[in-house]
Amino acid sequence: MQKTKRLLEIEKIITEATISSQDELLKKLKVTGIACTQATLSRNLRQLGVGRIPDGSGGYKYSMPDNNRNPVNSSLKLNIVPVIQEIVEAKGLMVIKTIPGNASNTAFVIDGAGRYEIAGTIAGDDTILIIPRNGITLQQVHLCLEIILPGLHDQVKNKNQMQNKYNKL
Amino acid sequence: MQKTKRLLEIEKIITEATISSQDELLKKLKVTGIACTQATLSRNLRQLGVGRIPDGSGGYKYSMPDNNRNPVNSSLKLNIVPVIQEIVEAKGLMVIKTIPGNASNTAFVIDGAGRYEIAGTIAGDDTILIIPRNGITLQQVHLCLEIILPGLHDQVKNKNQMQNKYNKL
DNA sequence: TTGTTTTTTGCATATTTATGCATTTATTTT
DNA sequence: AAAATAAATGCATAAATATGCAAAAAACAA
Repeated sequence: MQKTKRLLEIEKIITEATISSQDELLKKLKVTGIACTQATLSRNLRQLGVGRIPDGSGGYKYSMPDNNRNPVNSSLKLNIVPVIQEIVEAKGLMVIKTIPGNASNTAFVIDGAGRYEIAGTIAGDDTILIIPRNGITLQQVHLCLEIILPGLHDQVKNKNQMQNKYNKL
Repeated sequence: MQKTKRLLEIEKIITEATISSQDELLKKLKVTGIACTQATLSRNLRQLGVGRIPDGSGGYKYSMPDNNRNPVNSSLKLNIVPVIQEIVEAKGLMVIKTIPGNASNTAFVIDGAGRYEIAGTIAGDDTILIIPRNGITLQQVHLCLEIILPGLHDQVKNKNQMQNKYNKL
C-alpha cells in the first residue's frame, strides 16, 4: 500500500519546503515517485493534521500540526534520555529498556509526540514495546525516536561503550 | 473605520469559538453588528495570520497564529513583570515606567507578542511609550498587556499600594 | 475645504480545497 | 482459496477561499 509512504513523504516535504497549494505538493510528490490525485492529498493532509496558514508575505503555506499541542516540556525530555538503557529490534518491533520503574513515563513522552510512524506503545516496569504502524520500517522508527528525544542514540551508544569497558575490567 | 474593530472581533470569536468556515464567521460577526463580505474576511484572516487546520474530528477550524512563533519564554515574562513600576495613560498613548535600565527588554517582550492592537513601542532607559493602533482604545491596550504579561496589573497595583503605605510613614 | 493619495471594500470570478459515490485494492474471515 | 468486509483512491463536482479590478471610504496635504 502506497499510503504510508505518501504520508511520510508529505510530512517530509512540508517540513523542508514551503508548499502553498496541494497541486504544488502533488508535483513534488511525483518527483519522488509517488503519484496520487489532489483529492487524496486533501484527505491525507487532514489526517496528518496539516494546516494552511498565511506565510507572512501575502501567500499561504502548509504547516505540520503544532507539536506543542500536547506539550511535553523539554526539560522532561532531558530527564528521560538518561534513563534509557538500550534499544533493541525484535520481530519487526522495537524494544526500549529503561532503568527500573521508568518505562511508563518514557512511553508517555513517546506517545505524546503523536508520531504517525508509531501505532502504539506498551510499557511495563523497565521495558517499552514500540509497535510501528504497518509499512513503517524500524529505520524510520529510529529516526522518529531521534526526533522525539534528540541525542538519544548517541546517549545509548555511549552507555553501551561504558558498559563494555566496565565488563572488560 | 470598521476594519480595526472587525479584526479584534475576529480574533475574539476565533479564540472563543470553533469556526469552520468564513461564512460561519461572517454570521457571527453580523450578530455583533459587524458586517462585511467573505472576500474581506479572507483578507483579514490572512492579515491576522489566522490558519485553517484540521479540528481532529473530520472537520476544520480556524486558529490564531501560534504565539510561540516568536517564542518569549515564560520565565522571561515572570522576570519582566516585577520591573514594571507604573502604567500611565497620556495623550491617548500609554506610558510604562520600569526600574532603571529595564525599558528596552520589557519593550522587547511586548513587541514580541506581535499584538495587533499595538502599533509600536519606543523604549528609553526606564520608560516605554506604547503607541496603540488607530481605533484601539487604551482599555483594549490594557487588556492586551494583561494577555502578554499575566498578572501585570495586580502586580503594579500592589506595588503602588506598598508605595503609598511607605509614603504615609 | 478641496484636491490628492492611500486604504478598504464589494462584486464577480478564478483558484483552491473538500467530498459523494463508484471502483479498486487490501485485509480479514470462513 | 473464495467470500466478505474494510480501506484507499479517482473522478466529477460541490463547497470554500482568494483575488483582480473598480468603486467607495478614509487619511493626508495644500
